[in-house]
Amino acid sequence: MRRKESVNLVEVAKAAGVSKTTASDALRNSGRVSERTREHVVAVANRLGYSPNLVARSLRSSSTGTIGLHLPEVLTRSEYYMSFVLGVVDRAAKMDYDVMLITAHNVPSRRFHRVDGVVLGDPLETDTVVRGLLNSSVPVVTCERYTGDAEPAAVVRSDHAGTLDRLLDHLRSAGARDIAFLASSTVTDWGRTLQQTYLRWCERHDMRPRLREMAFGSPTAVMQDNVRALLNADPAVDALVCAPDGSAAAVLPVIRAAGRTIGEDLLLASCVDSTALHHTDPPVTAIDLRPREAGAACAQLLFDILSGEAPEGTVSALPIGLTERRSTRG
Amino acid sequence: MRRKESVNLVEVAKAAGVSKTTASDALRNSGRVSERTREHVVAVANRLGYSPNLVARSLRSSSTGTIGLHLPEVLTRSEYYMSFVLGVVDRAAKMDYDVMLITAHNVPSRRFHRVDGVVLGDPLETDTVVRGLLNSSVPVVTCERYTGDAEPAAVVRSDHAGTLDRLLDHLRSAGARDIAFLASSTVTDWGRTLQQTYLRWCERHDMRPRLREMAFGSPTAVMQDNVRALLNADPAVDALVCAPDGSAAAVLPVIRAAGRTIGEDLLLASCVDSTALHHTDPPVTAIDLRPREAGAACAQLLFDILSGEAPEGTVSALPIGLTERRSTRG
DNA sequence: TTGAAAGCGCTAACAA
DNA sequence: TTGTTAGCGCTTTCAA
Repeated sequence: MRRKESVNLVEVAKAAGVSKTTASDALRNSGRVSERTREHVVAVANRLGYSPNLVARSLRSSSTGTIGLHLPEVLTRSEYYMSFVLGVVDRAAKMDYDVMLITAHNVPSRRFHRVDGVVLGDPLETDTVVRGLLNSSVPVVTCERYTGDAEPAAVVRSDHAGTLDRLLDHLRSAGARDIAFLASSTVTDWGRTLQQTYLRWCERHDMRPRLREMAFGSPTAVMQDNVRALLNADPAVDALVCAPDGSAAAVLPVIRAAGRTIGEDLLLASCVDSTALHHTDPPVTAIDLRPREAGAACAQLLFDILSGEAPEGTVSALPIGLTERRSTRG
Repeated sequence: MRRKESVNLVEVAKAAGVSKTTASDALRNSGRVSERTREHVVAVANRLGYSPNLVARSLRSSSTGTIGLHLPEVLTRSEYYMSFVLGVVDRAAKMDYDVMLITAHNVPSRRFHRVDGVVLGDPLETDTVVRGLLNSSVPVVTCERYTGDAEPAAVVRSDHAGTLDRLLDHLRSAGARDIAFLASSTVTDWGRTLQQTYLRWCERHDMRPRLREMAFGSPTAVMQDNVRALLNADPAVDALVCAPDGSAAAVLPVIRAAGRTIGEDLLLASCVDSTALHHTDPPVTAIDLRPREAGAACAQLLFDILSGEAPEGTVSALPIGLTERRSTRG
């Protein structure tokens, strides 16, 4: 469209009376030109309103200054992923990188020339974009392990098993003797780890497991139906741990409708914290996954891989925490 | 790094025994080559694992297949913006476009060569990125008007004034006679419109306005302090409308602590709906801003501007709605 | 310290 | 229907 609206390097060079090489070096501060010419060229460039064509630069230098980011399709509305994205963007901006959101439409077979590397948040085994990216030759960092059979360049992990154990111990010491678990699907490493941890904990403590699994991205009505059914079927249940993001908040009305009092005859906890859980009555105990830090850690690890500072196969640990609130005081 | 790992057009052309133009045309389905050669070239390309270098393509065709997206820095955690982003990404993907998140670090003075156009969600007057983008020569579509003095190519708007009027009327007919307003800053068109609408409505109905303004992105503690102070100072207040995203949910504990019963002696409503407000006790009446549709509408309008189907200066209306819940039954 | 020339991988204009 | 040639705007040799 607007042809020739922007001035290019040659024009700057001409106006400054130097070669295009010198102009390029001056503007990139390569340390090759004298201070005097550098200042001169920069002044001319500013006067002409020059901005470098990053596409041309990418083509020549074969590095794009951009990282890709892909998240599960089904996330719908989730504070966790929003914070995760912000963490990635924030760290990328610090390194002077842009972030491109990658969707299903155009992942090529071998090389994704538009980005220098990719961050995958909670890669689903079933996601074709994830598979495409892992099979392409661009470096990939995942948040949580990929449970399929391709290897990312590096992984950021958290100790979900240990933290859920702590949560279950906490419930037990608050008096719970029959803890139910609203589980997330095993299609992610996170969901799978939580299920296993719950089942093993029950075994160790001689507690009969009461687990209901929900598909990733289930609508709230389904979560509510499950909990309603669960409370009806097993009136002895005196604590409930909710894994899917948003499920703890969503089932509050159902629990109230069942005549239970949260924090007293039914302890409630969530595997994903959110601001909503701060303000409920009572506030709900939750695992703090520190999504913003997770995003930043993934981006940083990707940059370390790209620069060679971190070797392929690096697994980096992200600490997470348990925030106890009134819903589990017992 | 991995030099020569990916095969390029010349190699495909050579292997297929055609010129690189023909190969290019065959792979892009330009309709210039015979069906026979097209199939042959495509087969060879697949066999070699060819994927086109989009950077080179962009440089040559001077269109990037990417749109930019910029949101206010202060959004912190917000379901509204998450949905907005999904709307943009979704529509972009349908048009075979990628979405790049634009942050403060690298907005140039004249031309942002990496994107074909930009969507701005709720542009803040004070945001330097917004100003830079609006002054650059790339087409910009904003969600809500920009209150500064530059003109975007097009705007998507909603009838916030009309909808807030409806909400206030609804409160009045539910018995409210003294409606307070927790306002958002006037730094966005949305915040400004809501304040004006509230004040005019009060005037028309001979009601003394009780307005407290919060800075964009205020922490929940500040919101809570404001409402606590408001309820103390004006015990006659029998309804509260909360503008800032998340504030209605955040002030619930404060209202309870003040001994008020929501939906009975204090009606509560929010100017931004969210899933959290569905599940509170009682559920909270809210304006549904339809963020996902807003994002999609912005992206679509940008594509229409780019293709010339929509003229510069287009203002497109997005319908929004009011969802009445138990918090305002009166 | 600077300049000239080559070329990143592709598409568009011009020929055949 | 196909091939040849010329760049897109930049960075990077290689030479001076």
